[in-house]
Amino acid sequence: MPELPEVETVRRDLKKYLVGASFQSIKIIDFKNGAPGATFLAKTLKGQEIKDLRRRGKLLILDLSNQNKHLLFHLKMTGQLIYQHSNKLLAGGHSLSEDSLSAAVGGKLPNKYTRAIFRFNHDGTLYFNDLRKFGYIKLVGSPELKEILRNNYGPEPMDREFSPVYLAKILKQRRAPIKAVILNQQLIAGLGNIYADEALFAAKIRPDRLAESLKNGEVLALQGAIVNIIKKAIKARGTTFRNYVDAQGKRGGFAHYLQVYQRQGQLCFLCAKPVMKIKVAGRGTHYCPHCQK
DNA sequence: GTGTTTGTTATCAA
DNA sequence: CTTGATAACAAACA
Repeated sequence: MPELPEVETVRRDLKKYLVGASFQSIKIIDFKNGAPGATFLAKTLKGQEIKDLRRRGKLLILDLSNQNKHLLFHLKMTGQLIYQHSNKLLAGGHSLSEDSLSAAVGGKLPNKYTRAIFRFNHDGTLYFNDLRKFGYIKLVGSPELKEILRNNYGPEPMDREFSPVYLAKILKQRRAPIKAVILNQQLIAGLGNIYADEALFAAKIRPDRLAESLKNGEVLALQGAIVNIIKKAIKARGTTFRNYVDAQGKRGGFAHYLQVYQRQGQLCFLCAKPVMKIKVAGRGTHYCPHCQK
């Protein structure tokens, strides 16, 4: 599941390959959600240079040389953006091992899940794969982008604005489960199911506690835990549980550090009691009943 | 066939 | 207006 650390990893990778590159051709293969007309997209993008790549929450933003235009990518659950240069997947200068390739759904590119192919003037190709077709590609003008960012995204965990005071403020008098609150992108941008569960474990807070019930010390612990987990996960290049791979088709390394996510029935690393799984906010939720109060 | 997987939005209720 | 709960979407897998 691409959450903030996964999208950030892809952004950093693609930035190395794509800044300064110009679109040469665009092929839209099979889209259900929000893909602009293939002809229109191809016509608008052709010849446009990529000036910069940004990220807000889980949204990837490509700034184009037409200062008014931005190309947005959302990977949702199973989206992948994989970059290939001269028929070789780039992996820090080396070609990919079999093991890395196996993580790219279907192996070779393009594959049956490839929904769009972007070719660039410098002989590079960007593949947008999406098994479940939740993801989208969207071309927007600057005013529309500003509106999208303003309306849908709270502070990033790494921002100064995401302080214990801010967290306390948004939790106050909220009767939703704490997990639902930290998953809400309008309140905190970037957390998804994996890092929400992991942050709550690190802060020793049960995911089904009502937000308003958190004590000051718990709010402080949770704020710190969220920042920590996100930083660590970016360093590890994200978590590959199912479909996520980076821009080179390689798996993320954070699965190794998971304490509760998908560990139901296994023993807690801290207290050696079994990790439980329940449903909170409509999502599979993993926690340790002994360590989390 | 059944249940489960999750990021986001739509819809409805209070 | 805000808040919260739930279903819906999509495709694959056990």
